[in-house]
Amino acid sequence: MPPSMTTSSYAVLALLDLKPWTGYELTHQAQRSLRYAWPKSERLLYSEPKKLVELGYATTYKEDTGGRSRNVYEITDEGRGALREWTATRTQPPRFEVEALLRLLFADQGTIAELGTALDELEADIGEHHTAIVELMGSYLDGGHPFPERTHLSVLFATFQIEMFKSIERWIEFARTEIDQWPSTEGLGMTDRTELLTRLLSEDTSPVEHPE
Amino acid sequence: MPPSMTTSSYAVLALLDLKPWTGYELTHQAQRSLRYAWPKSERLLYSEPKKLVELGYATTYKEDTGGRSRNVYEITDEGRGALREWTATRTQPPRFEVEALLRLLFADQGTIAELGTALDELEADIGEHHTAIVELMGSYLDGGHPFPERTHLSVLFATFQIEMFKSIERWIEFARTEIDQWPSTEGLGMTDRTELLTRLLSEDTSPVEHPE
DNA sequence: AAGGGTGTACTGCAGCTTGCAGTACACCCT
DNA sequence: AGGGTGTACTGCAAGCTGCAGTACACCCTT
Repeated sequence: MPPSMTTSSYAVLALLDLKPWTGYELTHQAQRSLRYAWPKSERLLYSEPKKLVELGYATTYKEDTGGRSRNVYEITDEGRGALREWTATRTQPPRFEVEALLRLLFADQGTIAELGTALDELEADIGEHHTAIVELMGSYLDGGHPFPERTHLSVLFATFQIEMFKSIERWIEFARTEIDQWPSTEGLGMTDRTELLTRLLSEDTSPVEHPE
Repeated sequence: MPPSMTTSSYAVLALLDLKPWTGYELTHQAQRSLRYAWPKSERLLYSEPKKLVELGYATTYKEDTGGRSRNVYEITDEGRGALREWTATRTQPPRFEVEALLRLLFADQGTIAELGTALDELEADIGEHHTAIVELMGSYLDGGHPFPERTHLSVLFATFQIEMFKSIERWIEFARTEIDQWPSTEGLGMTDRTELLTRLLSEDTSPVEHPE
């Protein structure tokens, strides 16, 4: 049985379609540019191109320039064909893992301070990514894009990230003002305030945007 | 070596702190209530409580009511202690997997129609969750919450989801109007429009909210 | 009364993915 | 000569997922 193509395999194959990369470059490039759409470990990113070679979707050769040797990977015509077919398949549903929200759901098993810390940590994690992408956009204006002809794609993708990050940051602010009103994490249940929020949500109105 | 506690283990342990559950109930409850904070497979959710028993954080017994037998799990004092300690640990950074965005990043390897389909699929997936949560809020108003004293937590969590879903849906709309202006997926690069967007983003302004 | 569909209640297993430790060498500074 | 940093990976254990399979109860139809 040949190894099977996962979404991660196609992600690496798509990178190879831009230009040949060494394994090392590939892992770092993928972690920088794909982190917010398809986050994968360095380890996997080293394994995927090997699999692509095994499937005939890429070729490889050792290069001995200057320092130590490294493996260079290049896409084949079969690889380009596989990529074409992939773009026509159904996308997987999105998946959001946020441990801070898990802490919120079970906040009655800890203190208000601990819930506050979880929100601070979420804010810090998001904030880091947020400033990184803003700075990246600045660098596109100054120095340009590593693949100039693909700038329109990166920038439209960046609007998604900025929109997400801002919206999460707004929610964290909102959540803090709500939690500030709580005497404790537990046993509150359906207060007047919670009932108001529930009513707004059941009418599909976001109380974050309308915090009257 | 005893098995180690993962975030998923604590998630299940936190559910067990609410009341005893059977394995079957646990898998279904966890998939319904934790899906948007901590999505895990049914298979794992069957395995976790067994691990908790092995660690002394839960006890189990077989019940033979009516139909076939099922395993009931109950938290122990050690389990409650472990849970207390968990709430004080650092949360893991959030993680977002969105294949539709991966397709956007590599849209120049497919057609405009295929990119449109990827956005449609994202919209459908998000829309499904969106209406589900709005309806859930309606049911909290009518029938109430399965754990009434925890309503305030579920509802604050729901504000996050609604905020996210709305913001993704707004972005999809925005992305479609942008893509409608593209003659093709590839080779556009830094157009005037893309430069304007880049400038806005580099000033941390979301063009989704200000689509002048 | 036999058969089929649905829901309950799981287990086994192959294969995908991650984190961590380890290896090895080049380059630079002290 | 020694230590720190960056390049360039590999091996392995353990975590997690999807799928197939098992098994039984309940209900409806033919």
